[in-house]
Amino acid sequence: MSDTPSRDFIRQIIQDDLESGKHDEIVTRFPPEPNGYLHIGHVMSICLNFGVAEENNGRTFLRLDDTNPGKESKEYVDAIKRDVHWLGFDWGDRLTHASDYFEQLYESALRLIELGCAYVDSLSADEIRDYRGTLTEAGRNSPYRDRGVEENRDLFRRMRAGEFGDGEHVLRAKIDMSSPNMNLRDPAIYRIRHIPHQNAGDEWCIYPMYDFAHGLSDAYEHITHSLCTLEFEDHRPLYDWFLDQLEPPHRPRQIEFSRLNLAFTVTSKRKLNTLVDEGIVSGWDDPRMPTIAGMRRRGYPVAALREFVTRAGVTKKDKLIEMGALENCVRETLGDTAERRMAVLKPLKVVLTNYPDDKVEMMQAMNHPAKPELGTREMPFSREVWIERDDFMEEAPRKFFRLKPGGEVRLRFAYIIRCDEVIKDESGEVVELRCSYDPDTRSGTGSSDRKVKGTIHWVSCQHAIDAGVRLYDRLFTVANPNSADDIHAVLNPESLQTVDAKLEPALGALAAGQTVQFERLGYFCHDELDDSPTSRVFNRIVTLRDSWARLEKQAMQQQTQAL
RNA sequence: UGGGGCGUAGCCAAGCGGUAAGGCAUCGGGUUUUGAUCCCGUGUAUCGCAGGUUCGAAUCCUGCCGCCCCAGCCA
Repeated sequence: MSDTPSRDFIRQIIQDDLESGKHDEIVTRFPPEPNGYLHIGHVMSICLNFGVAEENNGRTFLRLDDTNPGKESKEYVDAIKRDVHWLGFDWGDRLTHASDYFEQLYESALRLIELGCAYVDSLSADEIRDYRGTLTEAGRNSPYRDRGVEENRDLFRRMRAGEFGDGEHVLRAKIDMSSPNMNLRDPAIYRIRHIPHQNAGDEWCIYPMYDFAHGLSDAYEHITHSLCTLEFEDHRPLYDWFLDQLEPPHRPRQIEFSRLNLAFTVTSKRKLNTLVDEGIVSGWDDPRMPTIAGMRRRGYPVAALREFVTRAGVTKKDKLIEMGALENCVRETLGDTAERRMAVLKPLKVVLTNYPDDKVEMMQAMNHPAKPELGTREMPFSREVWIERDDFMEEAPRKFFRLKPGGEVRLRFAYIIRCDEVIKDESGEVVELRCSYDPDTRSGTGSSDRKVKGTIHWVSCQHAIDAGVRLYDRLFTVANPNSADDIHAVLNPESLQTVDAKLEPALGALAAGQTVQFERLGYFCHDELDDSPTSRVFNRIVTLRDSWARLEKQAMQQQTQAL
């Protein structure tokens, strides 16, 4: 009813900050660690950070949070840039790295030492864990906690100079070993790592930890609102503590929101890695993957992804959103934009016994039923055509209004045909249908307004193009595989099925990467990678809604319940 | 058993002391040469539970319950 759409809590805060004059420009950042590919959860964060800035004429940084060399790589950096860009966002000259600030960060650490707020600890990792205490017991101070400023400074400089091996020392913030918030029990802020860095090369052998680097990087970039997910909520006191000690001229504010989980898929980096490493999928861009690269290759349109995360909303409540919600967004945008074509996925031959052997007619087919401006194309029609195996039933239920023995059906944009004879092989399988066509029912002519209950799609046999079509289904059999201990146990063995399909000739001209609707079947994308001149490959993006399939399923369920 | 969050319909989500928006899904019906689209219609929501304050509570207070996160020299 109201004409002002309600704002989510983050946009409200931002509006308040603008109105109160706290800020006159909004600056945000999207800060992925380049240690993996971006996925559907990141789409949410990207759209939020870039969106909120755009709406307020602000700016957004794409910052690669590369403070942990060894896990990070250029491959991931490139993929991240490609994916964010594909989603339609532009960071201009604001592409940065946490590693761009290593020198400033080092100076800030030195400053912390001088303030008596940080010390070099020489305990081992195991000992530090011991000293930290537990969730219910306070920790104990390290014996090195009271080292003097001079000694700390000297040790830290020598850490940087490479005088020590990995793990020999660590720089820690001096906060409170008995804090109920574990993050405040003297967290490590610098560790020694003699390993090359994807951006900084061999320049450093000490690297800052996330908590130290992140808030300061935000401050350096004049970020006003640092938006992150809920698991960082109890890091906020630490985020603020560093800012309190170091008092940078610009002070960012961290705000947390809940991450977006999609049912029947995983977004945990570890599980995604398993899928790729073990070859369960073909790679990070396998069309079944919830990665941006995967969804792009699957053929999901950008507009659909953006609409989806907008509908999901920004809140602090844990979400597990139905796959159907995403698929529906995909259908909505493709339904408007995709041109229609015909393809037969599981072919069954129909011979029109009363159609001349050598005759070929060109049928006019609309490219979009609701958009005449998209024009028409010609579909060759001849004596032998392929129809969908599922569009014929020898013993059909009453409500099945497709082809059955003695029954009539319209071949879309062509003639009404009647099934006269069913040909089977030795095993009893139906291999061919003998039908007759009614010459007076050609679309747009004669008494073609004669009604039959069903209309099915078809492809002329002698003109058909062969193609491999991949039919995708969800990767997992349970709604929340993210929380499964072993993903192997919940994998859907039928997540990929490949069929040999017959395409109408016009599909031969479809460029790779292009998307069409195969009438009555779904939306399909001409695969960019596996396609070749000799073998054409299409990926099924999503099926059409299918109320017949739903009825069938319901009937099946009622039957099994009755048993 | 410590700390930090979160609980409004199957899934999301508005609501900010005045009597429960909206979307998706579902279920009816209409149109249709895609069983698609489109169009109409459709919800008995103990607002997690129990008390309290108030003329009036999803909104304020108290207690309880449930779920998520935290003990990396990961982010």
